[in-house]
Amino acid sequence: MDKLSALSAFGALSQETRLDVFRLLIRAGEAGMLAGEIAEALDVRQNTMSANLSVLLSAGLVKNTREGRAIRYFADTDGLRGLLGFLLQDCCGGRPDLCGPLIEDIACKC
Amino acid sequence: MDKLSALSAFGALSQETRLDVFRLLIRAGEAGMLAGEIAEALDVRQNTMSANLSVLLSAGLVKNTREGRAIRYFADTDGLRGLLGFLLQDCCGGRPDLCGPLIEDIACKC
DNA sequence: CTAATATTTCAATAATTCATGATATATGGA
DNA sequence: TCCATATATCATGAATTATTGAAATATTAG
Repeated sequence: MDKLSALSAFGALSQETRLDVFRLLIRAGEAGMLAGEIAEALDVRQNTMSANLSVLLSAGLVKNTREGRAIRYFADTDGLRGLLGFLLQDCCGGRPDLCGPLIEDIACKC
Repeated sequence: MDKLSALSAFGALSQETRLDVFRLLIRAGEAGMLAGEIAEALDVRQNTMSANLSVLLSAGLVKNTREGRAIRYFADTDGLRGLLGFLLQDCCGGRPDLCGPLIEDIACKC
């Protein structure tokens, strides 16, 4: 992950529809969702959603795969991991004991 | 953490100078850095940096404290934790085994 | 009180980003 | 082939965001 990719990822997540999409896809997990389903779920026009999905795609935050006429989208957890790794690079100055608590309790409490 | 706060945090990190500042403060750890030091380290004008610091501040990503005439800034790791928690909310659909790997290996490899 | 230092705030211009309508592409079925 | 469905692309105007110079605020020292 380089700085430019990180900037585009944060930019992607800084817009309401795209943040909604990403969180929706995180919740959808491995099942993912079709582009049309996403647009309908969030009540956003088809072309607007398409543009937003392509922003998330080029930011490395979602993946997709064609499924007949439709296209299924998934959250790209590897991309997210890379982003967070970049953000927290050298966070502990050689002292992992300072670093651990920083990311503890992030996981969902399910 | 609500959606509006998350949007402002991601928006704050989507600008190069502010991303640099946050990563610098993450590396600085508990020592933090004075506003002037940050501006000098990143070669950004003082008033521009002040505006960017105030964006990070109101996004909950940094904290500050007055130190004589100067002001010392720190990364706000609680704010970051809240942001990530919001982003990954309900990520595993009741199955923590799917959730764990998502945040593994984020910690720095120090 | 006056001067110097450190930082913030303000107003204006410049640059970027967003949603939309119209159109184009791709796939599947008759 | 022709049509319908699903999604993507393009051009434009509207809205948001960023940087700058100038001025203001806060703190400390003399």
